[in-house]
Parts: sequence; structure tokens; C-alpha cells
Amino acid sequence: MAELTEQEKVRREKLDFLEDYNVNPFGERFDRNSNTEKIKDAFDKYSKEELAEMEHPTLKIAGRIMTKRGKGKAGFAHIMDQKGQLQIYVRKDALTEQEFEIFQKADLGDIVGVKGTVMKTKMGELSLKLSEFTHLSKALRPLPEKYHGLKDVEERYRRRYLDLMTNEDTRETFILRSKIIRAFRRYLEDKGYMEVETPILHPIVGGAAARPFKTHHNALDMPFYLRIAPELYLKRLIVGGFEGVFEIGRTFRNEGISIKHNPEFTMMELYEAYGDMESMMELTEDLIITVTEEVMGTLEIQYGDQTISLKRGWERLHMADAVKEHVGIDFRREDLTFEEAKEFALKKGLEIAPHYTGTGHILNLLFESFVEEKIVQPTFVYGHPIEISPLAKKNPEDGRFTDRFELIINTREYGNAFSELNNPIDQKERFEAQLKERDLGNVEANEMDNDYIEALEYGMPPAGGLGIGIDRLIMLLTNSKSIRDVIFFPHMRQKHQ
RNA sequence: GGGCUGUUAGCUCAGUAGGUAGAGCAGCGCCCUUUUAAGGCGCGGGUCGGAGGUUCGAUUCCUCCACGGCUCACCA
Repeated sequence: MAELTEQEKVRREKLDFLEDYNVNPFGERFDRNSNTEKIKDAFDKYSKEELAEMEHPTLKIAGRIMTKRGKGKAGFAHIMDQKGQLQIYVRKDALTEQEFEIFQKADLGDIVGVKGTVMKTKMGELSLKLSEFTHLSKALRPLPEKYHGLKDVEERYRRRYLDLMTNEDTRETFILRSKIIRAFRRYLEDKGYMEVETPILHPIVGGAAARPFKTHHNALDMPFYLRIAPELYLKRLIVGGFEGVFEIGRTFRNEGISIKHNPEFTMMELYEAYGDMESMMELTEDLIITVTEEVMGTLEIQYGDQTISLKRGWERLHMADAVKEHVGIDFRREDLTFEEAKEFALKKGLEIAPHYTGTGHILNLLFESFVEEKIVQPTFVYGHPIEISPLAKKNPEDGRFTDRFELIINTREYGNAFSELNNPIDQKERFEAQLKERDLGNVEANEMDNDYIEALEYGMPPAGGLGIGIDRLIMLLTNSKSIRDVIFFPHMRQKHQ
């Protein structure tokens, strides 16, 4: 245990001071009848004089002391609750001697309950003139600086509570996060989709291309993976007869941490019986537009120095056409060979991984390397090659492509959807192709999931499926540069002693 | 993992061409019954991220380590 700082010692001494007065430094229930926001809404419209003359109720609120100014036999402070801050005015002659002394000894960071009536100061600030002051909880450590707040990025992530206490922007971002997720749920429930929960511990890795976290169950004495996607379980529910299900939940991927990646993140996945890629495009657009309008009140989103317009009518662009336009090679050509595509990519300076064995691998590589970075306004890029889409239905006209899309906004992927592959024979072949990739060194390839194939053999209706990265959408709407700014407790390396 | 970069008081930051450090806020004492980033006077608080090295002397220069940030690679 580290030595206490001078300020910590002083605050601990104040515990004794409170106990001398029979005051519990970490007190009890306090029944409030208002909060800082309600008080401002109800009374800020009146002038100082009006407030002085009119009758108004006695109000009780509680919160943390954020600023404090002694004025001899009086004093001011701002106390903060979840809704904001309100100034309190303390006069020696309005409180008991004990209450006033406790106020004078109170520290920034202490949590107090107060009772009083509203007034306005000479400067016109709405304030609560106290008739009672109750100490509720002692803060044994000093708060970050009252004017600048907590700036140190590392500290803001590691001790988010301090960030939330002192930085209004942080509070607003997380309030928006909550509203966005609530709007998602409401929209989907209103459309008749059912929210479900599926396992997070998976015996087999599947549903996406990613490296998993591995864990172990003691009683069963078997390994489990933390899910990289809920997809295969949700589709079992479609087999089971539910016609529209969704899950909003945590997903885990054992990969690098970056401004766009946290090891655990929140996804929304949805499956709709009798739907397809196109119905998912319609749903995605309507969902994001509805949520954005509801939460933000506008479809013009400022993100960094980009202005994104989410107005209806998002562009639809076939991946092969996009690559043809920006890179100059036509992957729709029937006679395009893998060798030719590979040569083209090599000339462009790209590296070809050993498990790249089809033209589709090259197409996707070219798209991600040269085209994705050019897409700013919301665009459905569709027609992903079959090689990288083991769970999506083949396009009926050209089996080299699938009926799959990714939603790209501001060069980043926000959603992924397709006409779900419901042919168990085809699905088995796809898994086998994935196993071959695994042998060639693709650590992210899907595993064979016989249990899932068996489910498909009982018959799954044609269906559309959709996944949306919730954290990234929240980043976009809250103009947050890093995913760490929209996740309360982002993962960081442990600081050792 | 690579490159660049940061770490000084509880917080926000200066600074030292190498001679063991300052300010504001916060804290302590005194004054002040409408202040508001309150004010005035006074006081205390730092193994300058850690460990080595160079040097008479290192917070400053060098090396390594720890933990961040940005970025590239991988991915959503």
C-alpha cells in the first residue's frame, strides 16, 4: 500500500471530525423530491425578484460537491447529480451550527443531501438557498481539476468514473449510447422481431472470420470459445420456427486493439425468415435512419471533418463493378483466371496469402485495398465472392458471387448481411473449403459445424440475415474518434506494481 | 509486432544549453453573509514513470524496461 498523500491524510482526519458530530461519513438513504434538471426547468424562467416574492416548494436534492467558495459566514457550492449541476447557497444563520461547520469542512467530491428553496443571485444564477445540509458520503481522494477536468487519456479509460464525474462530453456520449441501443430495440420490437439470447460459450468457432478467445469448462472438462458471432445459433432458431429474431450482445475477437477494435464489442444480429439480401438492405436503411432521426434529430452527421448524409436512397454498388471502376480489372469476366488476377494484384504491390486460391480472394483484396477507402457516403457494397462468404447464398446468375452486402460509411464497415445459405449440402461444401483454407494457414477460417448442418437438413426457410456493429455506429453518431470513447471500460494492459 | 511519440505535485501544465524543480487549481491557516474558473495574506506538498550507464554531478544525455497515444499490419 502506497503512502497516503497529504490531501488523503487530511480527508481521513475529517472522518473523525464527522464521527465526533455523530455523522456517518458514509451515510444512509436520503429521500429526494427533485433533481437539478427539474429545478432548472421549473424555475429558471423566473426573475430574481419574481422568485423572491412568489411561493415555491421546499426542494430536496443530492449530489456531489464540484466547486465550493467560502464567503465568511456564508458560502456557495455547485452540486452535481446525474442531470447536471445546481448552485447551493449556504448561510450560517439558516443552518444549525453543526451543519454549517460540516459544510465548511466539506471537500470537493463529497456527496451531500440538501434541502432549500430556489432563489437567484445577483448574477442571475438559479440557486438553492439551504435550510438543511446533510453529509452523505466522504470522498477520501481529491477530484481532478475542476476547470480542465481529467485530461490524461489513459486515466480517463482506466478510471472512467473520474472521466464521467468531470467531463460532460463523456457523460453525453454514453447517454447517447444508451439511447441509440434503446431506439434499436424499440424499432425492432415494433416491427415484430423477437429479442433472444444465445450462448456466448461456443464449442465450435463459427459465424465470422476471426480468431477466438479460448476457455475451459471444468465440470464438462472441455474447451469452449467465446463467440465471435451469434449467427449459427440464431439461424437454428429460424429452423425452429421463429420467423424474426434478433440479439444485441457482446461478441469477442482475439485480435489487435486499435482505434476501431476492442476485444469485446457489441453486435446486433437479426434473421428474418422469407427475407433475402434485398429485404435486409431495406431494413438496414430504414433502421439506421429511424434510429438516427429519433436520437439525433437529423440525418446530417458530422464526423471529424466529414459530413455524412444518411438521407434515404443509399447507393448500391456491386463489388466487382466498384473494383472495375477504381482499379481497372473486370472480375465479372467469365474467363478471368486466378493466375491472371493474382498477377494483377502482385503488380499493384499486394501480398497474396497462401490460402488465397480463388479469384474471389483477389477481388476482395483489391476492394479492401483500393476501393473501401474511397467510400464516404452510405453505400451497400454487394456481391461478395463466394470464397469469403461461407454462410451466404450463391447468386443465382453467377455462382462466383453471393447475395451478400456490407454497409460502408466513411470508409468503414458498419454492417454485413446476406441471403442466408439454407442448402445443407452446399453449406457442407463451404465448410470443407474453409477447412482447406485453415490447412493453408488461414487462422480465421470457420470450423466444420456438423450440428449446424444437421439443423439445416431439417429445413430452414429462405432467410435474410444482418449484423450491425453497434459500437461503430455509436462512434459515428457521437463523433467519437476511438472505439474506446464509446465503451465504458476498454481493455488495456494491466499496470503491474 | 513495426515506426513515431508521451510519462514532472492529487489534477492541468511550465521548466532545467547537465548544478536534485515552478505556476494555477486542489489542500492547510487567517479574513470576508449574493460568490461563480470567487478574492486577499501566509504555509505545506515532488525518489521529475522504473532500472542501469556516461559524468565530479542526471529530472535533463544514452541504453533497457513498464504503461499510454497516434500510425502501419490483421480485423468489425
